[in-house]
Amino acid sequence: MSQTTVSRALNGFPEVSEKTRQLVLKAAAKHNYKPNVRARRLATGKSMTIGHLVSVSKEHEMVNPIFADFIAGASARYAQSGYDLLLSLVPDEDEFTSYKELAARSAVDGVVVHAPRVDEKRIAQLNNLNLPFVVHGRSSNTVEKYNWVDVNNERSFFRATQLLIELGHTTIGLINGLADMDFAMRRAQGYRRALKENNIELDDAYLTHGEMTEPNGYKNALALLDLPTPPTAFVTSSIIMANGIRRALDDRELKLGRDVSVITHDDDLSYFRDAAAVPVYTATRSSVREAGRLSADLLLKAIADPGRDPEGILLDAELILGSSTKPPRRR
Amino acid sequence: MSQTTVSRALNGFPEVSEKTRQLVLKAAAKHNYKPNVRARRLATGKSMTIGHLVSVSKEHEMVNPIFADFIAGASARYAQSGYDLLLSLVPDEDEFTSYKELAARSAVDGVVVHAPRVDEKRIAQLNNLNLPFVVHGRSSNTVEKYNWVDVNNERSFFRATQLLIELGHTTIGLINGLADMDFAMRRAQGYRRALKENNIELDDAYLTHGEMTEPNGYKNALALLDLPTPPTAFVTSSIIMANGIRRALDDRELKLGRDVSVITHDDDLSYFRDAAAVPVYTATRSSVREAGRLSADLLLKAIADPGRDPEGILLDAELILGSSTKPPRRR
DNA sequence: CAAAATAATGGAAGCGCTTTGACGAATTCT
DNA sequence: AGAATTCGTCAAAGCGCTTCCATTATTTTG
Repeated sequence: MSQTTVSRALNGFPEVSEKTRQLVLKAAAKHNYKPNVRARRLATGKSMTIGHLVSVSKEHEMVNPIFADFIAGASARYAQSGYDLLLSLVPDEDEFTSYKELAARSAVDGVVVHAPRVDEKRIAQLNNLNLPFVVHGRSSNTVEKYNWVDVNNERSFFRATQLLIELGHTTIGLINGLADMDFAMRRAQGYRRALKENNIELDDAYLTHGEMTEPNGYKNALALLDLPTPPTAFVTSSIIMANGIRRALDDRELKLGRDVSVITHDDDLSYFRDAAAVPVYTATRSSVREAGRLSADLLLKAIADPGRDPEGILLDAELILGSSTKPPRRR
Repeated sequence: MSQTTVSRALNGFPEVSEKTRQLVLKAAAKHNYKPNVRARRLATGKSMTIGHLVSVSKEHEMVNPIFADFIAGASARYAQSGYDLLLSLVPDEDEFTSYKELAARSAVDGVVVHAPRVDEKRIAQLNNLNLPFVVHGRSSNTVEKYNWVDVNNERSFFRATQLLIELGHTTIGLINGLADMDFAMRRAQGYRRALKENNIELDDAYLTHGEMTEPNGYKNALALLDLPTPPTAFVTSSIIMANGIRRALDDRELKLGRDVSVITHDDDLSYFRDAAAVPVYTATRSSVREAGRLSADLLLKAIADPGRDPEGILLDAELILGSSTKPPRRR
């Protein structure tokens, strides 16, 4: 039997007879034969690999904790379609160099862009490279077309803030992510819009930005709690920061829910899943794992059909009522 | 100029003259030429890729949160040596199938084994496959030789428990990871030894096992706090669980440090870095990122020199004094 | 029933590198 | 000066697949 026939049988081409295919499959199974990926990749010119470039902030050596769950979602899809996942953690200053290098080596068929900024140069750069990509999030100051999967951050934080206002809170702190991150900017927008629509004066002293670590949540919450008029409620961008806020409340002898309300964005991280009947935190919840799945699907489509018009998928975070929100206490 | 010369110049072979090499390098830079990885991999027979297989517990869809930081450490080393990192998240029941498949496709030159169990079949299986590997952790019931990088879990938890005993605690809870994990077993051993050496009666009611999530830390701590004789101190295996314990204390109107002491193992995760002058938690600390670096080094050595004898690297966790430990309160 | 269309298989040419062995040119040795 | 080395370069043969094109066997059609 010729090499050609075997190749065709294994790759499901129609021109091989069913009888022969079964024969080939049986023989392959018997000898535990798997086509050598390297040879196949050279022959086809495809690397059957998706690149994920996760940037590590040089300064803080911080790895975004949501990325593990995002990748868990995406990875399953890649596996189904026979793609491998190439992971590269790069210092954030030379992100683009890394994309360019991957493209030049033609090591990947597509990439995922994590953590886009308000001003995200990578999008234009990738469009120039002609490398299929999908962005997890969006970039407000970018006019180019691109594939993206994002949560409705503005609306979520508007609703969260609105809820606190309806409960009677008027001094509300926002413990947000880094200011140049697109999601953080949108969340701040939603927060501001809610205050504005309710005629609450905006005071940027109540709005903090920083990397979404537990210590930052703690530190920033503490700073706000020590203001002359401390907030009676917080909105925050991550359940990890919410843990920091809780610690700050503890330090000031305040009780979560009773003394101070908190609404957090909840990415439904697998090791922080707030799945109790009454969740600990009132939260705007959106599964980052699901976002990973959708991003993978979108990217695979873009790779399969290069002529395809870029598409955006907007997920709506649910507002989940937990026990961390109450009307403000009279002082 | 011939292809041969170019290839040699780029790959640093000695038989090409320095003058020619510079010429080649200049030309390559000018045209942004990078050798096609697929062709090179086929020609050399090496995939220049390290596989990380992270198992996702089917039941809980849980991704071990330490793996992001571990990989951040390893990734830098791979990059230095020109290796790519292939990440595969697989349902835990078919872990071995995945290794076998990677080997059969010859998609990777080596793999990292995460989260070894007390009884770890993968080690013997990988030895049979003749695929270089390094284990992050160890497997107690395995007699085969293998490369590993681990923390001295037994000793760390012995010291942690000993410290609590010296402070005067006699009822100490252990909120541990899953019982079949090797690290969890060793930590329980250290805990037991400390109790025994101090003639404190061992009561397994104070020892809980479970996936290292915040909700599990909460749930298990709460269960112990509701025993007729609640523990006055906890030892726990992860800072994420420690956060759960803190929440449980909060629920029972107990204050961390003052009413109940806690010592946690601290992997120095980038988003939970406890870097205050006086750390929040007294902890046995060992950077998982550093473990990632060392594992990568070891694996790369093993790949470079297949005849090499397997090696083990034992890291010692530091015992860091924080503010979460005090002598027990009189009731 | 011959001609045309269809189905199933195989030969051989790539894919873009690395590496072996051959070969002149420059250098050293007797 | 001629032989023996060393040095730098190149042509060509793989690496193990896929895929184009040719070929033969089989069926359909006028």
